[in-house]
Amino acid sequence: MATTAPTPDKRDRLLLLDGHSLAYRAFFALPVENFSTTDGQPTNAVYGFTSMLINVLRDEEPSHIAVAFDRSEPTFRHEQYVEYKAGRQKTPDEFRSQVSLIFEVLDALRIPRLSVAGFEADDIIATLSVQATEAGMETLIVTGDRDAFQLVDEHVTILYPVRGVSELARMDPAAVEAKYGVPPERYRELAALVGETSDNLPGVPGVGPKTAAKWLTKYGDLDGLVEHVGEIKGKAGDNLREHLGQVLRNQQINKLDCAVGLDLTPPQLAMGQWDREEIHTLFDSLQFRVLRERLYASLSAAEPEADEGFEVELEALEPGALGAWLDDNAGPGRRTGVAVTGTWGRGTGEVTAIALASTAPAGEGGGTPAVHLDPATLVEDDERALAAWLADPARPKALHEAKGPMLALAARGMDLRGLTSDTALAAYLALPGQRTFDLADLVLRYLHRELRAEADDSGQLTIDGSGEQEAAQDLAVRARAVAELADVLDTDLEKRGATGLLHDVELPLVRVLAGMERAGIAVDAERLASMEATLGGQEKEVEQLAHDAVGHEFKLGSPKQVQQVLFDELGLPKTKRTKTGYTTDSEALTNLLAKNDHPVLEHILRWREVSKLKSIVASLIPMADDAGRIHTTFNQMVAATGRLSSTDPNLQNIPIRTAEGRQIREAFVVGEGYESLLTADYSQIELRIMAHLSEDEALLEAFRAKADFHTITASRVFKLPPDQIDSELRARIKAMNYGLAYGLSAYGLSQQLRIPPDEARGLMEEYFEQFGGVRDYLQNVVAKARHDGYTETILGRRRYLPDLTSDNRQRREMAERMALNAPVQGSAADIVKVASLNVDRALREHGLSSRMLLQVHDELVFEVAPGELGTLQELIREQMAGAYDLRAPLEVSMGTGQTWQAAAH
DNA sequence: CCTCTAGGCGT
DNA sequence: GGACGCCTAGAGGA
Repeated sequence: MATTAPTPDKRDRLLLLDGHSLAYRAFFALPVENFSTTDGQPTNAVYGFTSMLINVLRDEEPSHIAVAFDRSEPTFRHEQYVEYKAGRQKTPDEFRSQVSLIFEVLDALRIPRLSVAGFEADDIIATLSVQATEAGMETLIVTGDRDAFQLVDEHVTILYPVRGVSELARMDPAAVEAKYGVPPERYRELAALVGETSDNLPGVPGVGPKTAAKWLTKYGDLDGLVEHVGEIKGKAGDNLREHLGQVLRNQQINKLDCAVGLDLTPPQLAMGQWDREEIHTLFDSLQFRVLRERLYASLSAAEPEADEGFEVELEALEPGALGAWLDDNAGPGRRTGVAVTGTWGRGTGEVTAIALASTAPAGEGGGTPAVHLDPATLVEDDERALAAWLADPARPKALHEAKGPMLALAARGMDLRGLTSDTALAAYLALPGQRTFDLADLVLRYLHRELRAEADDSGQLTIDGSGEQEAAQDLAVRARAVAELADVLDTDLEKRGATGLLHDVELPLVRVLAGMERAGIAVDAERLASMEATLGGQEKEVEQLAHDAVGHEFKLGSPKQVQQVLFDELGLPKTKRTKTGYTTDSEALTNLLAKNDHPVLEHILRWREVSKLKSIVASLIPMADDAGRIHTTFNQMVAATGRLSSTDPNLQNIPIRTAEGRQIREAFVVGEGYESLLTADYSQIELRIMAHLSEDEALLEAFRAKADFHTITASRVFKLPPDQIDSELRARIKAMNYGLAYGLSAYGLSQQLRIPPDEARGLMEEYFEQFGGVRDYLQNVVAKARHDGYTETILGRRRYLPDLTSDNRQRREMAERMALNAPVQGSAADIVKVASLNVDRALREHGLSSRMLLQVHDELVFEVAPGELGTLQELIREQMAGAYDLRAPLEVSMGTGQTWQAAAH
């Protein structure tokens, strides 16, 4: 459907939507509580509308499209009848704020939206449908307004939403007649008799669709009925005679105007090419993940944005010929794209196939040579050649998400070196807010091409009909696409000033992370098992106590049932609202407990603690491999600030705050062949970064003092000697210190410290009196981000924050807090990454067998090889403290022990 | 079956 | 009404 034929042919299909009526339907069909962004913008109407739109685009495949909207000005109908639509409820604010979002969606999809002063959307639709019929087009109208049924004929069909937004009834002439007992051209007359409450058009009392249809059928049409109005018997007949004027007026008013003056004619409404980038950004901001996927799934094939694929010439190599092929085709002068299939995770993996392809040589437009290999079937010479090539740092390579393949290759003893791009990582640095970096998506976005093979001139794909050949071709295409994408992303990153970050930090880190994942950390399985049993027993006991306290069973894990028990049955005071009710979180329950010591509160709180711990322990048990080690997966591209995350299992949130929680850390132990575990963490790294970035002399001085930082800052704020700072005063300033980097408000501080907001405000003022540089910095960082569109870390990692200029206060303030936090959290992430790289390098240079196992944001965990403790400590301290030269120098504290807990310090 | 929500763990 | 993550159980829609 890429081109618009100059004269529309019979298959041209125009889709017309009534924007307001559909959005309004969606607004009432979908609960606003379940459809709003995390910053509070309601999206139920946009969501429902967009969802209907996507479905109908998918199912009906229109060639032409437009969406009509009502205007707020009065229409010609108001002139005819001043009471028209009177008594309607004012549209809710929550609805109105969504109309402009619907406009944004339509604009991004390049769908024309039409509105004309003095006319309703239905009139525009009527006009276009008549014109479309004249132009020989078929018309589909999606509207929730029944008045449009008068337009139905053999060329015009209405899709009318029934039951919410997921189902559309197809109203063709037969369907209208079946439903209302009159053909579509009589529908208006029927509606005039019956009336339309929502338009404030009363009909004949006591006359519903059945009676109206009976009359119209009997007398042919409304004129016929009027002619014979004297013959109608009974109460209904009396009413009809009495309200006849009204009926005729209704019939005038509900007539749609088919001659509205419009700038565009149906043939000009051809479906346009939409911009993936724009859809990405918009759907991200609306948090429409699923809809975006659905849109792509249903439309990408029809989407003419990219009709070019990739040409590759897959070469069939004789056994033993790989080495020569690699010498000829795979570097060192040119970067090779590598695509791998297989499975990986939990620190290992298996390769099932590898494809190699580079970009086309300059001046040659054709396909590039590519190979497809199954490592399991390679002859010995080829396997050796492949291993040597993969391990050769002088042969530059690009992969998309290299860590998995790296693990899988390592499992067959193959080392992967010479990575000069990972296209997913590069895209992450360019677009750090994105959660997924699908290769096909990036190829479309950056190369404007489809991730598929291009048929050669003869029109034949080199496919022998077997799926195997096709899979090989696909993989080769991926390799080729990765090579090309890497080049484009290199240029993009250069513009963004992120080249160094990619090459010096993120790319080398892939290997280090893979190493940590491969190593894993040993656990004491028996200990975990006995903890699970104990905690399971306690969980049951506490559950019983809770049930006894209220006199019946209920699911303690169900917030809904807990709410019912606390607020409905026990009548406890209501807490803060959530989307679906009242919160039962531990803070709220603790507050309730202080006012009303109903025993069930205590049991619920206790049950939550115990069941949380039990579920953590239970989830760890099956994670251990045969050697008793747990291998997490580090994700390098999910956190918008640059941090790593850990999954499967997450080893970055193992409990530490409570004594019971810390027992779980006792189950993480030193592995066989090693002497102990060592943890090394940065002291107050975020505050030091804050001091560095703000260059606040007083804050820097507090760090130089080497005494307790919070006490020193408190002593300044309260103008008391340090020895007079009690724990209460220290706690206040500690909260203040840490809150700074999160965009803490006076209100937030007052909540946290449980002091009145005025007092919190006073505290902040006193603080900034002493540390004015911090205040200036914080104001500056937001202003600069607003101007530039992004924030930056010490290594130039950007975070883009378009919402800083949003008109929506909530979104803007959220973006401001992100702007405050991102440079601090992100710079800390930069430093820990550099430290991990430097420690790793130093370990190898010193020939140590000790190894790094985990990274927990500001902490590194090591396994110490026998006899290496002293050297290791020295090396770690030097590399970590020296990772970056801050104005408030980095400090490292370390501890060792047989367990993770014992290694705490 | 999948997706969302509430709640809770970490830095 | 304080940033960034991940995971689980329950609940509910397709």
